[in-house]
Amino acid sequence: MKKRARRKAERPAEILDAAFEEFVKNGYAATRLEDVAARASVTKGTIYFYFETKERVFDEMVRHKSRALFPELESYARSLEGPYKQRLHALIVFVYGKIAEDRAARETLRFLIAEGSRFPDLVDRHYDEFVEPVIDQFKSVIDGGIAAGEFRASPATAFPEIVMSPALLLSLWSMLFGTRRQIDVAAFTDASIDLLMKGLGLPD
Amino acid sequence: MKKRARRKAERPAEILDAAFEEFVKNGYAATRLEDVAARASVTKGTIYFYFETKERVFDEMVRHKSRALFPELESYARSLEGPYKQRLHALIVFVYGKIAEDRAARETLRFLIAEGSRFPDLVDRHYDEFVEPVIDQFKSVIDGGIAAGEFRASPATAFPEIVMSPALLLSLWSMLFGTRRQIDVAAFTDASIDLLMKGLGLPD
Amino acid sequence: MKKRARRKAERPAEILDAAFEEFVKNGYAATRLEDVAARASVTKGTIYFYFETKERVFDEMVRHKSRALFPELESYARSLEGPYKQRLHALIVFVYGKIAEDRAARETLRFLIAEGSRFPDLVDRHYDEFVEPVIDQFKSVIDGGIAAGEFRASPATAFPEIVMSPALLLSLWSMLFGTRRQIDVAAFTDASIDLLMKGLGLPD
Amino acid sequence: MKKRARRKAERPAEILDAAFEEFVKNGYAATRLEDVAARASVTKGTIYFYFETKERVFDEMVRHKSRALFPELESYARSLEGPYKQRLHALIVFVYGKIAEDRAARETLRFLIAEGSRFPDLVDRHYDEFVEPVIDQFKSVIDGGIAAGEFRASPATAFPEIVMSPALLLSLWSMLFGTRRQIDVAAFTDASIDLLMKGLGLPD
DNA sequence: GATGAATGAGGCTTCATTCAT
DNA sequence: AATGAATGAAGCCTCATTCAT
Repeated sequence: MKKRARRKAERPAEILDAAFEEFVKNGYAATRLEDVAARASVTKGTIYFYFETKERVFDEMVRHKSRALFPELESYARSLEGPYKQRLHALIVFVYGKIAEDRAARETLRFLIAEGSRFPDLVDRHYDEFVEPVIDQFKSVIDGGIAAGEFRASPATAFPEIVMSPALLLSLWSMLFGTRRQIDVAAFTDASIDLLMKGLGLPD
Repeated sequence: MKKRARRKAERPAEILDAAFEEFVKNGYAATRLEDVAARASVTKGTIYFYFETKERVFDEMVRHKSRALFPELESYARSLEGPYKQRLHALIVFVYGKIAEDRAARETLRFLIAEGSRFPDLVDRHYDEFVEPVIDQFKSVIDGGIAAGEFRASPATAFPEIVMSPALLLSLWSMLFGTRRQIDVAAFTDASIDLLMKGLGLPD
Repeated sequence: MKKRARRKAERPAEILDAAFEEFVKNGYAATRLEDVAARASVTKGTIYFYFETKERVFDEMVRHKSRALFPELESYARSLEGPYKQRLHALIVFVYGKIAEDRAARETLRFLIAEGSRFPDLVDRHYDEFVEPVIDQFKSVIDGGIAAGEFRASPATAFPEIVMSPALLLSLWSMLFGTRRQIDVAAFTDASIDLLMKGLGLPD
Repeated sequence: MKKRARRKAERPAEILDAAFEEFVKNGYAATRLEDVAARASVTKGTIYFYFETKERVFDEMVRHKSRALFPELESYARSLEGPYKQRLHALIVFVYGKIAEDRAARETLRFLIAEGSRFPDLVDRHYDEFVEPVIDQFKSVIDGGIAAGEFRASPATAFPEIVMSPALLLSLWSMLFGTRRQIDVAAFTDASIDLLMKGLGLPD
């Protein structure tokens, strides 16, 4: 039986998943590795067998959790066809779905904001791997749309990240005020798309 | 001499200002009251004379720092005149200036995101005092603009907070990536206004 | 009452004295600061109020304990008069008394041997403050004796430290085999002096 | 092939040799069995196959390393002929060579001093196997020399171990101050012999 | 025989909090 | 009011030891 070997191969991921939950619940500093261990059904020592320090657990946990975030972004973007308005619409829906609805994505954002100064490498990495590629895709579609005469060349096209801003608002809102006043994600997304399309588009 | 008395009266504020700097630098958990004391040129014991616990220091520090944020919002909003597009423009400029450029505002936002779950009252209070009033002002201008025929009734008008989203992006961007890639605040604000105006406005 | 202040001034020395006993009993690594604290009738935290780390406790303990070792060496050496044989005799008795009989001196030697590689500064300091000055005094008396025609110029006079060697043997012997076979310190000292005097002296 | 079997037979010695190096480097407590294992190119588990505990590893390592120290002492001593001064001279050279120059001997001495109280059996064993036999040989030669009229009956002859003391000084000196000020072993040995011969000998 | 994943007791260190002065 | 010495709970991390494979 490969029971032992199988367990071993899975241990790190199990620990990182447990760490995610605990860090989400308490933040970096207030999380005890002992609790992470208990949640992963191992002992403290086991964590240190796989990770050097608490910082490393956190760091690798964030990497682990954001690994699956946008693997298909480029292929998805490449698959887009038809009018640029339609492409942009599809891309926004695709990205907003991740940002606003995916729990791991939302909490990763919170981690970056809360602990970014302690983990500058993490911030760099996320900028390079997620922020910049996403912005580049938006930029590419918008520029294409301008070239095709579907969008107007406006000041906003110099800031393609602006397209992301409603998603960011949504994400932060659910973090902070989700329990107080829920925002209807679908309606908000629709509203954002409407606003952005009008804002970027040519006058009718 | 009132010097002594004046100093005494100023102590709490001095402590909270020192606390702000330390909490900004290290986050809630990693900040030592001893360092706060040193920065405020008092001793630990003095802090405990004015504040019951570290949590209270943090809580009151956030209140103290956000007190000055929007005292004039309502009077400013009431003073707005002329076409609604112009009013909205002015309001956006007014609010963006606070959100995106004011250090205390930016760090308060970070505190809420990072420590919000430990300080739910703080979140509630900020929602009631800042988020809701600001959104209400925007809502009021937008609704006025629709009634006046200056804006179209669009899905976005159901989410007046959407007007804030570029400012939020700007604020978070400077938190996270400010050292990596700076965004030109003025140009970004102009671009956002352009986008929002077109997005909300009637077709030409 | 200065009770508190008085205690405070004495605390560090009390802690270092307690540390000496514990480190003697268990060695550096096997000593728990908690036991040091208990012996000093304080708590662990108090030790850290006065000393940064366990290493510092050890380091300062050794300094503290060896401080009183040879304060009078130079004045004693200067006070020596009469024939050089007599001076050397007196100096040997003086130094052997310290090295072989003083518990703090013996244990300091053990600390240097056992933990020297972890505390190179300590070794340096003891070389400069104790070893070299003592050797210099011996060298000065021996050279004086040669000039005065009391001692012969022999190969051994190039190694004045050799005069210390019986004392060293005595010290190590009592460390290691003291419980097994005791050496009569007075008789051994006399024997050493006899040997050294004959060894350094002119043939009768 | 006996390769496998030979390796197996050599494992324990390889482990003890590795242990020697690590214990020398860090002392007993600060040495990790994991590092010993790595140096011996085995895993931790293997060490526990051959030795019950860390203490046993240390204990057997010291025995292993000091085994080869004086196997020929008695036969060498028996082979000595001629005048007793010459015999003593030869014996001193023989023993000093071991004590002062052999690394294993020097480090064993350090182990005994540093960890003796944790390993009293080790101290006993070394006393019985090395210290006493060596002293006995010196005693025998000195007593013979006195009977033969070559040495004078002096207080020092009651302490034959005194003959070892310069070697001890040399050994400790190289442990502690070897990197700071080297002592010329040959010259020091010559000086010691000169001193001892004069000290023990009859007046010319 | 050998491996190395897993355990868990134990020690160093930190720091919010207290309180005698 | 203010001080700062003292406390002690709590958490990170180490590593000797075990044992399933």
